Amino acid sequence: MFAIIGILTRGPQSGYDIRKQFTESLSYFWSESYGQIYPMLKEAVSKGYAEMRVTGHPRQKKVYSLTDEGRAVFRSWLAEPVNPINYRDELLLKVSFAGMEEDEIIMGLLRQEKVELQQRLDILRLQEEDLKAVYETREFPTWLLTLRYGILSTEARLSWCREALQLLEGRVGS
Amino acid sequence: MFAIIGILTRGPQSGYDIRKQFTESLSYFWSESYGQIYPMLKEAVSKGYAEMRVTGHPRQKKVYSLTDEGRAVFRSWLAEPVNPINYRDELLLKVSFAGMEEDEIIMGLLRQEKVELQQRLDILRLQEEDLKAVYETREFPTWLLTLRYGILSTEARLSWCREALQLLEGRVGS
DNA sequence: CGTTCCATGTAAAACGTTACATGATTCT
DNA sequence: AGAATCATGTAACGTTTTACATGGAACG
Repeated sequence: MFAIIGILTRGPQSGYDIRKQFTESLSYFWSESYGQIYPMLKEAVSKGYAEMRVTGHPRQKKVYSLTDEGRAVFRSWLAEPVNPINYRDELLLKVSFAGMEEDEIIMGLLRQEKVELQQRLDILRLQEEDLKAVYETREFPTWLLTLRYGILSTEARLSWCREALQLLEGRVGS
Repeated sequence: MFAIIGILTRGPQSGYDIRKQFTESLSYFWSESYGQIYPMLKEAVSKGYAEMRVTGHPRQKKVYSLTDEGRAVFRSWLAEPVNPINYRDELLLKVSFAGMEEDEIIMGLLRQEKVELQQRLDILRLQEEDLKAVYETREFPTWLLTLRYGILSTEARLSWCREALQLLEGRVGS
């Protein structure tokens, strides 16, 4: 609910637009599907948090915008303490279960993960370069911080993969 | 399902024991509740992956153990590529939505997060010290790697909090 | 003229947590 | 005796994904 209201603070838009924002820029740490977005937009209207207008020529769409009340509940949600993340990491699960006989399997998974993390990191770093040029110090948008988080957390996971592979190689080779 | 089978590879045990392992040692990257565990154990038996025996004196419990077939499906699951983690991070969501007017609110959240991360990190580092003493190089259990991951990823998030706070403080103070 | 993208929605299924019910045993 | 822990389970509830249905507009 608040994720959708949060996106509406960026400006009036349709359910389709909202979905695109989730998949294009928030996907690394949040997602909502159509199955949630459309019913929630209706709910937001019924609670008085948003208004809907049909607009667009010739292609028409339903554009939602926040009411003052919507902005108020958004702000009070922002100030609440965050819920703990519930995080499910299949790779870690497999690593924690594997016995010595499965070392080779785990090493395969780690190598694959390494490749994917490196690719993601390259993309994130490029984005960072682009944005650094645009926003000279001080005048940066807050969401730029989430890009930094993407970089730092991906680097950490990559370091871990390397470290783990080294340890496992040492074990297999002995 | 495979999380439960995975735990059973460590030895025969009851649903209650399994739950304890989730909360005590796997909780940082996985969890299952009773509402999932008990039905899944039944399912595992019906599929031939596990067997159940009633045991224990005087307190009796239902102890589940893997069949050969169960061990086989576990191994083939291990070798499959991991599913991407779907990760929902409310703190990042809030940071990405906040405008300049909300800087103070975000800084409050970041400070709180910092405290919690530092506490967690202290605990993880103590555990690491204890275990380093027990397992001299080479002879380490694989799940020790997950502890390393906990440390590295928590450090990264903590670094990010510090960095973000510095940037925001610079912005507010100007 | 066919494919891709825009656009909205719903129903069913899957997934997961929480709360409750129940009762025995062990610890202080 | 009372509290904590062991132990098993289910029903209700809430959340999330997936698959489907539908159709117009833009692009090549």
